[in-house]
Amino acid sequence: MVTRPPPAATDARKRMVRTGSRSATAARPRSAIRQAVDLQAALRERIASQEIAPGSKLREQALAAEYKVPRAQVRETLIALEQRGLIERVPNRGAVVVRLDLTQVFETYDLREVLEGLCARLATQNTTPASWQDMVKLFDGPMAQYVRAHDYESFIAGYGRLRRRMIEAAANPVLTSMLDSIYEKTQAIIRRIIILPGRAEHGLAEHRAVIAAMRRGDAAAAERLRRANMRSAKAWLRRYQSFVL
Amino acid sequence: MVTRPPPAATDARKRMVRTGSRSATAARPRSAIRQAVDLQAALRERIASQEIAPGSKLREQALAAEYKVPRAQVRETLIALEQRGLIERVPNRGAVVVRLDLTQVFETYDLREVLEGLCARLATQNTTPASWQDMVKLFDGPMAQYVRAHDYESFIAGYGRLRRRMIEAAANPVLTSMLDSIYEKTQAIIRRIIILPGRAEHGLAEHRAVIAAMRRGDAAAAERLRRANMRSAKAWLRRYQSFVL
DNA sequence: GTAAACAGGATTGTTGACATTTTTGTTGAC
DNA sequence: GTCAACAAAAATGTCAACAATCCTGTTTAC
Repeated sequence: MVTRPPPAATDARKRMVRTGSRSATAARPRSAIRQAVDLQAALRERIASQEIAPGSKLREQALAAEYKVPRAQVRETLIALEQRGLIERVPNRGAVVVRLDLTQVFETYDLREVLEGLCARLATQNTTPASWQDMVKLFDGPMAQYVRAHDYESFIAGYGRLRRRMIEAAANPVLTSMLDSIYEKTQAIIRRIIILPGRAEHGLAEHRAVIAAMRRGDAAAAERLRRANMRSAKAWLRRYQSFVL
Repeated sequence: MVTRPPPAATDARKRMVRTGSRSATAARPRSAIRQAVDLQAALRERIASQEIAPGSKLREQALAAEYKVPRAQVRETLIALEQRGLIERVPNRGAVVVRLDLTQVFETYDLREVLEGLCARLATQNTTPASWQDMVKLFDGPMAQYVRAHDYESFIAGYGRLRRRMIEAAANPVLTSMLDSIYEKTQAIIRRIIILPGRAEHGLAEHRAVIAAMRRGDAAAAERLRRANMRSAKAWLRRYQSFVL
């Protein structure tokens, strides 16, 4: 039924694993699995951006036709997305993009608080303080401009850069996966929070404090400040909840 | 391709969702999906307990024959387990139970620290202080006995009771899912840490401190103490790493 | 006029056969 | 005796047809 494990040293020459980011060089396998990975990434992107709205039904045949993949692959992708918590599948009724109610959004923010905090701490520990200098400049200059000009699109883009840099620096694959999964579900709400009265200004100040902590290599402070940032975002959401949801 | 979402009020009469815990009454659908859920639970259990050792290959046909389910269902289960991080699937080579190296174990402990800490905080906030009285008694009496008697099996069982109670009280589904996923991967290592010299005694004292904080309704202290507990477990692991792995 | 009953259509679930890839065991040359 | 090449077996990946279920619009009874 199951085979005993091999001598345990074999992992060294590990093959490209499915979930791993495929290297640009390994373009060989035309295998449909590659397409399945792409399909999953595409759907995650479209769901996160709300191009596919919460509550929408995902039809297997339609997706198969659109992406020109067999229905079985669509099925596998939907199973994966269900495990990620992005969709719900009900027997014989198909898959639906999850719709978060207010309670679930707050629950998610509790998780984001501790996970983003850990991410800030690890990022600080794994890098040199000097490597954050470009972020100091970005948030002192352009980002402050964006806030003053109410250019929220650019502000969000800059925030995304900081966030991705921190995740990359944290270098913890499981953490990365969890943060991505959460982010995909709440990206739409995050965008709506940023435009709340005074939120962008306040958020900018908090981000600068986090960056300053990383810039001086203070991992504990970076974690604490990042957590405070998440809590304050949650407070803004609570105050304006009737406008956001 | 995707349908627009319905008027959004329809969620009230939500059907039994696949991943949700099935109620005992709803025994109607003999549907194979029920079996698939059971199969996933069974495999998770067997992998966590290391009845199926890390590095083992999981063969679709063999599992299908053993559990008397079609191969397609085994396939779906394996996809779900891959998403959970319990197995790795390599194209054309099948599924293998993940083998954690030392680095990954430490990474996992960083995650456990913040997630179990959050769990302790939420559990404290969601319950009355008095509801933890039975845990106070359990850890003052029997658990102390188990440590003195080196009855590690009972000690682990008691720890599991506390842990499950806290997760249940936290009442955050996504947190629950993340903690379960981590626990399944590291259960074997947790068991090996507890028997390290002095670990059970030290752990017992830390658990009692966490429980005392919950018993007096101090959520912040509960989180801080639970995090300290995880860090100390990690320190023990670091000190004795050559014996554990 | 309302509501239950009933088809028709559409969608998901299931099954088995087939193609492709990897693995294993054997043979042969050096 | 070791290693390389080759062939057979086994496992995974792929696909299309069939079955079961659910939704929708219409009809019919009261």
